[in-house]
Amino acid sequence: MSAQLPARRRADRREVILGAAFDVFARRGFTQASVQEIADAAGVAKPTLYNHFADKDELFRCAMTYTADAVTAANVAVTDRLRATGANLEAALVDVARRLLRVCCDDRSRALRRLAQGQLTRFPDVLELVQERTSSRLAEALADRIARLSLSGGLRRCDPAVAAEQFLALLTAPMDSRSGLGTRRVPVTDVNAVADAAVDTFLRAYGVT
Amino acid sequence: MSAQLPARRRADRREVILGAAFDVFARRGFTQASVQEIADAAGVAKPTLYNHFADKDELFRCAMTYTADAVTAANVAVTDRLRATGANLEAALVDVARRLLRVCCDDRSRALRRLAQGQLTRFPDVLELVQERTSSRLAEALADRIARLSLSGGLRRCDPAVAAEQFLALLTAPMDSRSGLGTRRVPVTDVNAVADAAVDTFLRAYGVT
Amino acid sequence: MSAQLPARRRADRREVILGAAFDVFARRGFTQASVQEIADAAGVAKPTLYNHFADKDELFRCAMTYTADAVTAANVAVTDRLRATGANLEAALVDVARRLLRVCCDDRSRALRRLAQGQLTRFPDVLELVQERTSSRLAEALADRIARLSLSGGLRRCDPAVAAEQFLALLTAPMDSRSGLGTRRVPVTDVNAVADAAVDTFLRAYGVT
Amino acid sequence: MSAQLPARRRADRREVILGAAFDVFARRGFTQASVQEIADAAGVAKPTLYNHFADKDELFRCAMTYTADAVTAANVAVTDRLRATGANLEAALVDVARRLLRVCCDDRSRALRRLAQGQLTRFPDVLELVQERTSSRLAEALADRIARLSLSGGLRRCDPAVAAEQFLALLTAPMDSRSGLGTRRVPVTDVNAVADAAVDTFLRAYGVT
DNA sequence: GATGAATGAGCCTTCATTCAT
DNA sequence: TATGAATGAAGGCTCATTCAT
Repeated sequence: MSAQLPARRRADRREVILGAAFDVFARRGFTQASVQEIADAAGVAKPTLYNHFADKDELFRCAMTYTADAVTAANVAVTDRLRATGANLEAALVDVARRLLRVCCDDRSRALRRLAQGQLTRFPDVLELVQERTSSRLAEALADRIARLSLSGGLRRCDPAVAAEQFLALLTAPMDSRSGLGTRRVPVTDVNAVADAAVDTFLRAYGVT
Repeated sequence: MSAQLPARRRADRREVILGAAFDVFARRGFTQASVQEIADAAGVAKPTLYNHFADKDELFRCAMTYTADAVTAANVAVTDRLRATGANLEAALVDVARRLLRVCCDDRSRALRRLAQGQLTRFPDVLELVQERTSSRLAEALADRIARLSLSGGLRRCDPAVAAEQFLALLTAPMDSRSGLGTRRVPVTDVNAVADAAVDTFLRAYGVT
Repeated sequence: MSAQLPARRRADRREVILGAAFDVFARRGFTQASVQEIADAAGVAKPTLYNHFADKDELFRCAMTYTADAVTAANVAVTDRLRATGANLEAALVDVARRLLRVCCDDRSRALRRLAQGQLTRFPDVLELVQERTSSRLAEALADRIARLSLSGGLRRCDPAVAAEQFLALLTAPMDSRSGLGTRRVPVTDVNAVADAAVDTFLRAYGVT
Repeated sequence: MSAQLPARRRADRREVILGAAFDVFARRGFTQASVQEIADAAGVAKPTLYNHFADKDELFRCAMTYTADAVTAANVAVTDRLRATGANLEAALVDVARRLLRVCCDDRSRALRRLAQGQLTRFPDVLELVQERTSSRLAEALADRIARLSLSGGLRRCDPAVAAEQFLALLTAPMDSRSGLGTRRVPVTDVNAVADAAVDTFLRAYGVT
């Protein structure tokens, strides 16, 4: 037990560093972020940081993966709500839509995508990884739900992958443009309006009768 | 006339530098891009470059604006094709959709958005500017066309702004996810499939039976 | 005559540049002074300036020499007033002392000495030249006057060189310390007090009985 | 004790840098002196230097202050010799005069004044500081001694500040002119001659009987 | 294991100087 | 002759990274 405490400590320290690193990267961008600033934000000395991570690149990769996992978990939690639709399909879709908007457009998610995209040339693998864990996984989970709904008669016959793709498109793209890619705060009523409009269009296109 | 030659030369030189600057920024990102590399790419000496632009910052701003203007022009040219729809609305929409995809997803447009987003913290104004000249202007032009079509009975009654927003959403978001934000080449047949699916869904939702 | 005008012009231009150069050097120091700033101050373009002077070094040398000559002229004019002492030696000395203080401590003289001293390592010859034309020449002229006064019984027997040296010392050194080497403005009453004290001490030491 | 070693080391390092910096500044002037050259002279790497001093400016300020303190100490040590005059006032004054000349005119003192004066426009505070710690403090200390001597009957009634000012003037100004502001070596016999002449004149003006 | 101090490399920027007009 | 534009060289400063404690 006394042997596990240091291990715990070490793991904690690592996570603290990762969190601080992501924050600083998000605020400054990869190159602008100085290792010193990250160390300060994490409350450790620079060499300590280098003791946990080989170099700035590895630190970036780990921080991105670490945050991507957190975002993924939130996404999955939302889509799972579609497993039991209940009687009212539209209400269920609106509920999911609103929740997804909240998750996809919060600062952490945005910063994650922004960073991954901005470092595309230096870290092509990170962009892939982030996309895989966020967008792709979400689209697949959603496609699964839509396939079930299509089979059970809640939605018309369709390609579930395309339908899921479009459902997400109707949610995220308008939010991006309204929020200026996250620079402007969007009032909750507008967020809900986007969700409602998306569900409306989706059901007109994919609903039965 | 012999007096205009230097002016021409100077303007040309400036544009050459701007083009080279954007290329290098796109390849390396803002911070990674060294002014020396830009000068080399433009075929001039570093001080020459500083003779045209005060700062690396100003150079960035100008290069972004310069490229944004080019992209804007291409966008406007495409939407203008909706002015004369002709008899077949669906065919016209498909034509525009395919063209928009080609314009929005080419390397220059992508790099523009990526850079603007990546330098959000350092150049907040540039992101706004780019958004304004590309997405916003495009959405407005499209909303204008849709309003006309709605009035003339080609489309059902609707909020043109929302309809335009969604039409663009159905185009760009799926393309982003299929191309991995531009990292994977998407075969033309897939591009067309995205366009067709977008138009199909759009017409199901906004067409008049 | 029409052939002389351009020559005149050219000479004028040269003097304008020299004046501007000295001003800028005085304000910024040799290295800090940019050739561009000098050209601007003179109202000419940089290459024009290089047409008159081979390089920045030559420009400095010429500007210093030019100003040194002006200062020398003023110095000599003052000492000449001792040629005809008149009856009252003390009054004559006080008059000369006050005038010398005004000449030695005006901004141009000060800047000249400051610049020459500051560039001692890069332009050793300029310091020598300036010293020769200002301090040394003044001391010699004064020694001549004192020799005559000594012979004519106005002053006691003494080494005129030493006496002149000390007379000047009693004037300049206190002024330097009171004015903080030219940084603080010294009220006229204080300037006169320094002159009077110098003459008083000088006459106590070198006067007859 | 083992914990103090690093502190010692660090302080030592700092002083080594300050010494090297002053040497290089004295040799080249402020602007001409490259930070690299200073670092080389101090035997450290450039960033080490920037670790101790924020700027080249701060480095300059500190180096000047550091040297000014050393010079001040030497000055004070000399004037203290006037506290116990002994029977022979003239001998004491000659002794002090000769010592002061040695201190005021050694290379370090000269370079200090030259640098402070040369950078007057960029570092006005440094000139003030140097003047305060060297000339002013020396003049005041000397005035104190003279006041005592005046009271005890060794010197006639007089304004001690003016007397001190003049005593120093009679020493430094002639030395400056003879040494060409430090460019020419002055033989010891001449140095002593200046001191003797100064004391002679001073006593003729301020002595009793 | 954690830290203060040190370093080698690199980048932005400026300047004196020279062509081409 | 006078100028706008261009350049080679160099300098201040920062940063990721590594020893010695």
